[in-house]
Amino acid sequence: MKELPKTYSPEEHEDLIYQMWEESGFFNPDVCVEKGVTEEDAQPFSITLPPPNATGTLHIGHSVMLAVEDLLIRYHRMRGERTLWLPGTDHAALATQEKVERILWDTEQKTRHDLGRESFLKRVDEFVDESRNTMRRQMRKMGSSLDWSREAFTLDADRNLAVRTAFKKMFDEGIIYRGDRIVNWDPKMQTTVSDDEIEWKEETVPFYYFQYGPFVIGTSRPETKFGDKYVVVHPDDERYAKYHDGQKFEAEWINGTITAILIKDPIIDMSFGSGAMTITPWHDPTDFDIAERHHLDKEQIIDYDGHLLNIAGSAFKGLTILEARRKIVEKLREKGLLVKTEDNYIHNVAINSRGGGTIEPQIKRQWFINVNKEFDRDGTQTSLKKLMQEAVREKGIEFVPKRFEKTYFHWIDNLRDWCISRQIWYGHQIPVYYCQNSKQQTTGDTPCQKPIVSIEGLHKCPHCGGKIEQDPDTLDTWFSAGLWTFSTLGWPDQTINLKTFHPTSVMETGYDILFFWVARMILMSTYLLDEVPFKTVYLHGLVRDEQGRKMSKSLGNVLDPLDIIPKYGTDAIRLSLLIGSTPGNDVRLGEEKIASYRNFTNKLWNIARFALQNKSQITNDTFQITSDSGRWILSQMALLIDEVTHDLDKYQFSQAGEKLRDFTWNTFADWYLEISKFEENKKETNNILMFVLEDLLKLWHPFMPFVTETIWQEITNSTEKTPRMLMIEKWPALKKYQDVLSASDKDTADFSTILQIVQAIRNLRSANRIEPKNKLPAILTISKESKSLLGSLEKNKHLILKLRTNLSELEIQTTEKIPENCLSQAVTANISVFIPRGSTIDIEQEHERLVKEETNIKKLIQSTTDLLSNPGYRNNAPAHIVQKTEKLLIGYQKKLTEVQKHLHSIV
RNA sequence: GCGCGAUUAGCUCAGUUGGUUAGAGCAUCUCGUUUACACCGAGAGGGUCGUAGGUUCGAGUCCUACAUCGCGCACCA
Repeated sequence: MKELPKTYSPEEHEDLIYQMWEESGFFNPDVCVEKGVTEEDAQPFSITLPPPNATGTLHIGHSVMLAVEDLLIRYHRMRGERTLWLPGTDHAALATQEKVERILWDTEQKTRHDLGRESFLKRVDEFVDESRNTMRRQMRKMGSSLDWSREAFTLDADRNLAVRTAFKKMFDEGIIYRGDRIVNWDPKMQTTVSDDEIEWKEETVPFYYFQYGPFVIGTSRPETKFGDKYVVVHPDDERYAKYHDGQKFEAEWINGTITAILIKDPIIDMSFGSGAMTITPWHDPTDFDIAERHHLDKEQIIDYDGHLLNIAGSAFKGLTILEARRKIVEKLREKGLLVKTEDNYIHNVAINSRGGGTIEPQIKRQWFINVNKEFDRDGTQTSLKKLMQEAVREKGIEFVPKRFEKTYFHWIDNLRDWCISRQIWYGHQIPVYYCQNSKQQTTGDTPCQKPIVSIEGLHKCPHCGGKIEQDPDTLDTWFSAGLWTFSTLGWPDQTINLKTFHPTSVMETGYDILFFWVARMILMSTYLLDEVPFKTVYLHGLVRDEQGRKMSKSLGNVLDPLDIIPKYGTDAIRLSLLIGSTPGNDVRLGEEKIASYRNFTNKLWNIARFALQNKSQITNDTFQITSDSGRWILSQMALLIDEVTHDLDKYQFSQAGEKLRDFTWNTFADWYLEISKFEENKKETNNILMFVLEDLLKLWHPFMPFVTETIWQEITNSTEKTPRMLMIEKWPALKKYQDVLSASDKDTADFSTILQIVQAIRNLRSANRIEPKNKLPAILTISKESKSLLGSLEKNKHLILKLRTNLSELEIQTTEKIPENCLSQAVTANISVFIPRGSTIDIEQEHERLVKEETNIKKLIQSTTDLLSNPGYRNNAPAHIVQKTEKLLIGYQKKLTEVQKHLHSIV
C-alpha cells in the first residue's frame, strides 16, 4: 500500500473529488432513488439556493451561505432523506443594468439609448452569461453539492411563465392595480425604486424660515415651494386658533402675490419649527397623503430629469434643484421674506441603493400590489398583510434565531403598497397590453380601452383585432424572486417536483434581505399556492474583517474565496465560517483563523495516515472489545454521535463543530491514538481506530467534505473492490456502538481514572522541573474502599508507564501508609501518586504548591457545606442535584485528607 | 422617537429550559523531536461574565434601570 504524504494538499484533491461527486449524479435526488441510495418513500428535504446576483462574482458572504446550506444538505442526504438543493441565479434587474451601463460608458462612452433596447439587452445577456459561468465555477470550488440538472434563472422562459401567471391572478383579483401615486423616482437611472431599495444618508443643510402671508414656514427645500398654496397647522395649535380650516388668505411669494388656503391636520408636529408648513403634494409622500385626505390640488414642480418646470416662472424654469435653491433664497431675501436661516440642520436624504442617485418623490402612473386589499380566501376575508402574518403566527414558519420574527412583524405593520413597475429595460416586461384603437391608455368603458393582461404574448387586440402595444415597463426584480421557491419546481404546472419538494425545508440567507426577499416569498407563496414557501428561515450574519468592518471594495478589505482557497483549501474556509459563529450574528474573519483550521484539516489527515499505516488486513463491523481503553473511546464516540446529531438538528452548527474538533484532536488523537501505540492487542486497537475514524469522517463530512472524502477514498481503495463514496454513506448509528459495548459489561469510569493518573504524573514532573530524560519510579496509593479499582489499574499499568510519563516502574499499594520523601498529588478522592524526590527538588516550592491546593479544597468544602446546610436548598433543589452535591462534598473531604497527609510527609 | 442585538481571559467568540470550581481557539510562559502530524506534543498562567438594583435556596443565564457600541424601522416641513 502506498503511504500518504505527510501534509494534506487540498489543491491536489479538491477538483478531482468534486468531479467524482458530480459525475456520480448523486447531487440529484432522483438518481439517488434510482440507484438505491435513497428509499423512494424517504422524507424529502429541500433548499432552494438564494440565487446570487448575475452582476459578477461571488464574495465571502456567499461562501457562508454555501457552507451552511451544503452542510445541511450533506447531513440530510446522509440521513437517508430525499435531498434536493436547487441552484440558480438572479437577473437582479436594476443592479445588472446599472453595471452594464457603466461598463458601456467606461469602454465605449455610449449610453443604453445609443444602442437601443434590443441591442442593449443583448449586451446584458452576454454579460450575464459570463457572470453565471464564473459563479458556477465558484460554487463548485466551494464544494456545493447542488443539483445542477435543475438549475434555474429568474429571467428564463419557465420563470417568465410563472411571473405572467402570478401577475394575471393578482390583477384579476384586484390586488395588482395601476394608479397615479407618489413613488420614489431616481432621476439618474430614470426609474422608480421601491421603499426598501432606498438608503438614507445624513446631510447637514441650511434650514430657512420664510414669511408666508401671516405665517412663518420652515423648509430645507425652497426649490419645491413654487406651487405651494396650502399652509397646514395642527388643529389644536393655539397660535393658529383664530384661523379656521379652509380659510383663504393672501401671501406675497416668489413670483408675486398668491391666494393660499389654510388646512388643519393632526399630522403636524406643533413643536417643530413654527408649527406651520406649506405642502408640496407632488414631491413629498406625507404631503401627498395630506392632499389626498383633504382633496387638494397637486402640481408637478420638478421634471423627471431633476429640472424645474414652467410653473417656476421664466427666471427659474430649467434650473437644476441645487441652482434653483440658491437663487430662490436670494430672491426671497431681496423681497424681505427670509426671516432667518439655521445653518446646521441635519436631515436625511434618500438615495437609490443601486447607482446612488438622489431620490425625488414624484407622482407617476405605476403598477402596485395592494397589501391591504381584502379578498376572499376559502370563504373568509383576508389580505396579503394578513396572509404574511398568519404564515408565521399560525402556519408555523420558524425563524432561526427567533428574534427576527419581531422584526418581520414590525416590517409588515409599516408596509405600504409595493410599487412593482420599473422604467428600466432589463427584466420581466409587464404582461399588459393596450389596444391602439383606444386613443388613451386609460380605463374606459369598452374592453379595448382597458389594459389587457395576458399570460401568452399578444399580437392583436382580442376584442377588436386592432394593433396592440405592450407596457414598456419591467417588473421589480423581487417580484420574480418572490416566486423562487416554487417557480423553480415547475409552477404553475402541478409537477411532481412541486408536490415532492414544496414547501421547501429551510430558507437559508442573510438577515439583510429579510424584507426584500424572505417576506416577499412568503407573500407570493401563501397567496398563489396557499402554502408557506419554507418551514424554517435560517438567517446567517454578515462577514466582517478582522477589525469588525464591513467588507467593501473601497476599504480594500474584501476577501475573495478564490484567492484564499488555493492557500488554505476550501475545507479550512468552510470551517472558519461555520465554527465560532452563531445564527444572526456577524462573523469576523481573518487569515489567522483560516490558517488554524487549515492546521486542523492536516491533523485529521495525519490521524488517517496513522490509522492506515496500522490497518490490519480485515476490518470487521462487529468485534469483541477486551481493553478498557477500547470501551472508553467507543463510549465517548457514541456520546459524540448523539450530541452532534442533536446539535445539527437544532441548527447549532458551531457547537457541533466544536465538539467534533475537541473529540478529534484531544480525545481521539492526543489520547486514544497514543494509547493505541502501547496496547498489546494490536488487532483490536487497529480495528477500533478504523471503526472510530470511519464514523468520525462521516460526522465531519458535512463540514469539510473534501478532506473527509479524500481520506475515505484512500481507506476504501485499500480494502474494497468497489469504492464507495462518503457523500452517500449513512450517518453513524448509535446502535452499532450500543451492541459492541453491551457485549462487555464493564463501565468506563475506570479508564478515565487512568487518564487522570497520567496527567497527575506529567503535572508533578513539570511542576518540579524533573528533566524528561530523568526516568523515575512512581507509587500509586489506593484507599481501602476502592479496592475494586485495583484490577483496572494493574491491567493498564503499562499505559501509565508509557504515556509520556517516563517512569521506570510503577508500584501500586492499597495501604494507607504515605510513602516517605516523595512528591505527591491527589488524583481523585481515593488515589494519589507519589514520586521519590531527588536532591534537586525545591521543598519550599512543593510545600507552597500543596498549601495552595489545600486552601482551594478548603474553600470548596466551605461553600459546599454552606449550600447543603441551607434548608432552602434542600427543600427546593431537585433531589438529584442535592445528591450530586453531597457526593461532591464527600469527595472534597477525602481529597483534603490526602493533601494534608502529603503535606505532613514532606516536612 | 420605537425596536433589536452586543458588552464573558490579551484578542476572537461559545455558553438553549437558572444547579459542581464559567469554556474553546488564537496569543503568552516553561519544557520537549517518542509509530501520524512542528500545519506537532506535554504542562502552566490568565476572567469579581458592562454598571446598579431586584426575583430566587441558587443568576453569566430571568426581571428593571443606566452606560457604551452596533443595527433596523419610523419621522425628517
